[in-house]
Amino acid sequence: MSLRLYNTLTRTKQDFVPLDPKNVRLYVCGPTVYDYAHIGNARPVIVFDVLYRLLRHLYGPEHVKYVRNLTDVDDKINTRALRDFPDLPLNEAIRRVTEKTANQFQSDALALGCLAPDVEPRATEHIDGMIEMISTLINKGHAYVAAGEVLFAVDAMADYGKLTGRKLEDQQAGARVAVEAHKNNPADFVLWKLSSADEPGWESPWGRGRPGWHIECSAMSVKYLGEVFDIHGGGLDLIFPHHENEIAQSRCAHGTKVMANYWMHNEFLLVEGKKMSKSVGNFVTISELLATENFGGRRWEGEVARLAMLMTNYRQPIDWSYKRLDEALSVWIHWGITVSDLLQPLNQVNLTPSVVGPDPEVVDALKDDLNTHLAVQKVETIAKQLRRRPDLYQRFISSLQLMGIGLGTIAYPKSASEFIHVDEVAVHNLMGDRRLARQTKNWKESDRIRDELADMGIAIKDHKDGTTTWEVKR
RNA sequence: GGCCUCGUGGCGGAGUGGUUACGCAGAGGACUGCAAAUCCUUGCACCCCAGUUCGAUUCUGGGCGAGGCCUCCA
Repeated sequence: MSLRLYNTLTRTKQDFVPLDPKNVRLYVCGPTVYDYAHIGNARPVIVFDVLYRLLRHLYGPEHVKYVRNLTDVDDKINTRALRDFPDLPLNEAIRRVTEKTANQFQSDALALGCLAPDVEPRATEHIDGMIEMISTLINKGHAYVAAGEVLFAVDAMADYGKLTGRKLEDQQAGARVAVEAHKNNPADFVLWKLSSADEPGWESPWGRGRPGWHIECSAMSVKYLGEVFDIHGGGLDLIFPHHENEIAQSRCAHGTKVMANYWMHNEFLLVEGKKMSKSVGNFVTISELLATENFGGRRWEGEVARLAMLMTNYRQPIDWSYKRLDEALSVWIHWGITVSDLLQPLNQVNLTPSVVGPDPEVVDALKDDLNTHLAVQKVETIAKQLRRRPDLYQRFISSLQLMGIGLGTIAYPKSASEFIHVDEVAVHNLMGDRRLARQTKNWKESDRIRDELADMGIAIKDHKDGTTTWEVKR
């Protein structure tokens, strides 16, 4: 079975054929670093991390290149810098904002089990490439200078709007596009704009200014992936105008028929049926979710948040709720308990794997346009067999790894007990007392001790052979 | 107004032109001193209306409903 991906360009699932199997190239639009990322922003990060892992599995880790940019020049950043650091010079204030936010984003991504991309380029380090590209566009007649801006001329491109499937004349009908006198066509977009003294700027043939949003990704993708590459990903809302304009810039600058062969877009996270967004204010940040008890009254492990995300196909909206997280948590705990039982020295089971590598059915599910939900269920099937087939342990763990799902501390009761400061001596004494009570069939006392242990956060199991084990209650 | 996506049982969520996954929750049972864990069994669905068809949840058309984009946005 070959890898199949839904391509926004054709609106169909297609077999994935890389340009070069020895160099499979993926570009994903990263965050604009002006504020903490919310859990909705995490969806593409997780989804494309799964794709990255899958491609590495299929083509070999050394044959896949994943680029995810950081947009660190943007008017929102300037605004934030002026608000948060009014006393600092602008450049310094901006640096503080972007550095802090970028670091937070990277640690959030890590906590959610994502591998670092091969390259994480910053826009501010690629201004030269953007200027060069804009010059090319002007020289080729695809861009013009007007009122201190360099604008892309959509009329000079025959098939502008191909990705969106919309015609220029259609969207002008009832659109809220401000008609600006200096634009040849209202849909023309900014490649470069002049900066005032209190705005960040770089010297260019058109004066001191800063790049438009879209040119950043065109310049960075060509530098690291070439004029044409395999997959370009991002959120659904980037299709228009961002990706449409990226395509326009890159194709016109390089004279190519396509920019990327496959365009993939993830759906949104919803809150009460509506898109989670900063402007509406119905969002929860990743760090809030993982480090505070503000959502659902508890801290959520990154692994659980990731699992909750992967329970739904990336092209379906997800209603982000406490209930969903709770469901992911119970599945995750179930796996963890199964594994920790398996690893207990008491069990003495033979863990010698008869099979290594991920389960073929899990791989197949992922190869079908990242059917992560089905993949999770296949893993669940293995988890069920695990008690009878401990030799599947390696396959189970590999399958989870392919999706980037770790079992955290849950599979290792010892570290968990350290975490909640279990008084192991007291537990042992109580277990001994209870054993005596049970031997004399003093059930009342036995149950009382069980309750006492439960109050300490300890759950116990009586086994058929007369032994009793305990673990930290989750 | 234009464009796009979606509508499956209490919830989550696959899939299919005919025999209707699966998980969670629910019910019943086995095991257990009682529990827990585990195992077994089980109820519950394909938005509406036409059409194509021997037969549609699955295809076509229409309707209704939901969401997104057209402006910064994952």
